[in-house]
Amino acid sequence: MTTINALEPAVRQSSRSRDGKRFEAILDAAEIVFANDGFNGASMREIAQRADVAQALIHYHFDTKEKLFEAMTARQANAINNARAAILAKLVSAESLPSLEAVVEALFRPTIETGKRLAKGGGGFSRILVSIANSHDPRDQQLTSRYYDPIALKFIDAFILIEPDLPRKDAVWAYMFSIGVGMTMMAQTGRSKRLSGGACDDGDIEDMLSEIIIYACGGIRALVNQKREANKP
Amino acid sequence: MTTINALEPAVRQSSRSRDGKRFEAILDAAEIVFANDGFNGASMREIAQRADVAQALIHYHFDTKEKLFEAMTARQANAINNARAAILAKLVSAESLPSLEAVVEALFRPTIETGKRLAKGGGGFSRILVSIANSHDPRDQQLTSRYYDPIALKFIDAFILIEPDLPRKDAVWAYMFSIGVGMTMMAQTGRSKRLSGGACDDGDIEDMLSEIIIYACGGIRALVNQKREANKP
DNA sequence: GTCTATAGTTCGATAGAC
DNA sequence: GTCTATCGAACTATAGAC
Repeated sequence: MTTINALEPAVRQSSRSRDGKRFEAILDAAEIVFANDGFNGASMREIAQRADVAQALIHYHFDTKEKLFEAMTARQANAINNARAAILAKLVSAESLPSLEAVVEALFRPTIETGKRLAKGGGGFSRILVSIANSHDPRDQQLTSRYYDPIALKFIDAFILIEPDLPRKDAVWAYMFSIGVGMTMMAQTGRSKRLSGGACDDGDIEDMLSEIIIYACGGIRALVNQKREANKP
Repeated sequence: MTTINALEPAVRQSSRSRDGKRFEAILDAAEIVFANDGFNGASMREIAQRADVAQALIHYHFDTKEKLFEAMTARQANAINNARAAILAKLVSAESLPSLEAVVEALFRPTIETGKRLAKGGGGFSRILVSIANSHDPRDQQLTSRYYDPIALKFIDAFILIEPDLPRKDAVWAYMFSIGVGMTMMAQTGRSKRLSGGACDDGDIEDMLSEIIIYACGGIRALVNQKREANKP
């Protein structure tokens, strides 16, 4: 309580109620609209309309479209990655080594579960995730780096813990490729249904997830075996 | 120099030279700009500027932005898929069955080779492909369906030819997941370099391709083995 | 906090001369 | 075919009342 100092700058920012009904409604609306139309295709007008607020209110809370996009991403990415980290920590701290299958499931399940929250015709946020992960835009790459690289490193470590013969370089490839496999599930384009005449439904999460785990673990083990044989003189 | 007749309607359309220097320059420019900024982020102004033509000329040749996007996609997709079909036909018509590795290589190599043509800092068209393949936009899904579904079915057939124990449903999943793995290569975001401290360079096509073939074949064979065991009573 | 109204920009597309 | 010039619509962001 010193008396003299001139400015109290940060106060106005922190006194904004960030947990109001409208605040969350805007984030929810943003998630749906960004998922449907992408960052450039989405408009602040449509987000405001869907959230049932004035467009200016979005700017009051989030300033720019870009910052709104980051706030929406941060909210879901944190939820997803906290869940992933918790499952993974439990797995690697258990008495016996976890199975590769369990780790791969920990990699994907929280993303689908969280993505279901607002899902209308197919997981909202997980579709945004796919476009962020594949983008060349510095905005998106920075989001990936900030919100997803730390947890990625933990999964890479887990791969190596389970398969000590896997060189770190190949563990990184294993991670990248597995994420690629997961994209199939997260994008939910409906293509598998078209190609299979209906047999493969990318809306049936549990069916697809079990197939993905088989495929990804097979892929990772193939990398392990290849290196193992290469080291046999 | 006939004097009287009023209109000569249909001629103007069909006499358009579709192979002129400027016509191709527009498609080349569109490829670069769409790759960098996405469909919604790209502007006709920037494409015109990069092609060094007037904006109106693009509309003269391609009418709308959407049709320009399709024309650009068609040009490269046809080149890629003709190459893929040729390699695949040769493989399956040979005396002995091809290896799974050879088929998977046929799946990916033409995309990278063709993508290299205009590549500046990383494969132009292959990046567009990634966003088309993961999009929910009807425009993109129609392009996938028109230009990529037919060849996809051929590769699925080849999987089954090589692995007769693989049910069609799982062959479709195998295809979808393998395409997902390939996305990692085509997106070229540079993330693997970040996660590996430089060891994994997604710009080194040959290195990445050899790792992808190992991983994808391992994944496909895991699906085969899983079904084989499930059928053993 | 939340609104209405609008400023200022950029975009896709077209008209019309050459 | 190719250009210049421009229209009308849509967008992000802000000003200012309550």
